[in-house]
Amino acid sequence: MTESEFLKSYNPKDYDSPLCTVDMAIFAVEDGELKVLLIQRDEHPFKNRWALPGGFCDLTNDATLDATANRKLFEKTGIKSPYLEQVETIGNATRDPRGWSITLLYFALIDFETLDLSPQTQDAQWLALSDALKLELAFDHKALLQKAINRLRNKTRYTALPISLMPDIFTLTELQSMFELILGSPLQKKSFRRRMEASGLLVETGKMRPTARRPAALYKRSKSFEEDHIFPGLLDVNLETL
Amino acid sequence: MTESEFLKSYNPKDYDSPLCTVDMAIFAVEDGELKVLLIQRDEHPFKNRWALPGGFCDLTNDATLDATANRKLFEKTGIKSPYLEQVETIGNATRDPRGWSITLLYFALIDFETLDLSPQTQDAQWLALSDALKLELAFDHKALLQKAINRLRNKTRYTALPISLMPDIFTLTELQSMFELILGSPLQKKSFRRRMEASGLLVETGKMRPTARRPAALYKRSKSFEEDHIFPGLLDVNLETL
DNA sequence: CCAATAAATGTCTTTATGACACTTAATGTG
DNA sequence: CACATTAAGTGTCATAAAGACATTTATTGG
Repeated sequence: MTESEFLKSYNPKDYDSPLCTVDMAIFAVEDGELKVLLIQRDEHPFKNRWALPGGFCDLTNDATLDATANRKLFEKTGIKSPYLEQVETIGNATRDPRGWSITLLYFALIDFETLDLSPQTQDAQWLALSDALKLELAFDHKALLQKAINRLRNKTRYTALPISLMPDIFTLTELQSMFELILGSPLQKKSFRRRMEASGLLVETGKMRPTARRPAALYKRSKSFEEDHIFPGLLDVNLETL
Repeated sequence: MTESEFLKSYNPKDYDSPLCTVDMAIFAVEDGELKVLLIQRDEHPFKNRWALPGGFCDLTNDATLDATANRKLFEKTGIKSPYLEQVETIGNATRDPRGWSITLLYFALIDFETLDLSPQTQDAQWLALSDALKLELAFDHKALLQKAINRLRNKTRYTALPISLMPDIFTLTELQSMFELILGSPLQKKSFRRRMEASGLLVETGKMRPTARRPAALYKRSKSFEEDHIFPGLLDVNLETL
């Protein structure tokens, strides 16, 4: 049998394949709180439970897994190019009552400012992360959410990732607050500013944000900015707060 | 419709699911070389090409994805509890001529010593990593192998992972050689020993390896040993060598 | 006994973060 | 209109861990 004959006679349906889904933890910051987008399921199983947004891979329309993730993200938030990262793939016989199922867990970071009137409908809500973790979520989504936030927090300790959550222009103090908010732990101002300075990821715009007190210098991402920039050292965090 | 009625009427076969496979990069060290296990495909597609060992998830026998990976590993090497880590999941419409396919990439580390007469059959061979990377592998396995080795090398810079590749008893010089061999770059002896000492992951056995010169102290893994121990700092490597 | 060699250690430098006091630039209020 | 208040921003020393490299130690073969 030649390869082309083999392929002609081959039917994927002959094989048992697991259900394959993509689930996403979409994070944004609003009102000084880290929030995550949850949707309320309107179908069985786990009807009416809150869940991470996600869905089946659409084999005819999605060319790649990342495309599936990006499509889901766009459907839920209207945002096209956020930070998107694959966290882990979980698959077993028990997580979905419909049978053996696999899910690809992604997390996304979006800047809340660019999200004009996000979907605060009945079945899609931005919840404070702390509240979301208290809910009984559908499937194993609570564990997935925990994995995603752990990844985000870890990366916040040694990369520049949280800069993705900022608007185009911001002050260093605002940026530090973003880091602190994700880590749930205060940071040393001097250390923080030193490492940002040394990274070359930011440039001063020359403009100032007028505040009630001393005005703050405004920064933007430099041309060399990349979320995955790795700093030489880890930031200290108060582990009790995590 | 209640949830149980829904589940009764539900048939997973009604949905399009991608082909779902597990592929593994299994690393071991022999003769001072980092080697990877490859198998020669005896089926279409890519018949006769070298490939990473792997296969379909067996939904009836594997309870979890990790079980699939462990089963494949045992089938190929006879080893039951190696170091095993999920690297990434790759899925797209083009990587397999049979259609949309997903693969879960794992890498495994095994101690060559415990592998008595490994499968050096016609269709399964331990190849030096450098040679393996020169071959045209089946599917996108060359890229997968590259991702796996990148992960291994990265982790070798900030964790104790390579200790998994050592036999039960070894000298610090032998361990350093293992690190250097994976990184492809020499390390500072003093820095290396300091960080091993500080980690508390190893204990002296009190015995010595008699060599042609000054005998070397023999160490073993301590009770607190864990592959994922994270050192405070990164090891320097000569990036040109990677 | 000594040269050669690999194991093991001493020690100074370098890099990056932590801690924290201090200075600077704005505001509003007595 | 000085001045207390406050947030922005800097100076400086301490600490931690790695890099560089010289030195000492233990062994063997000649």
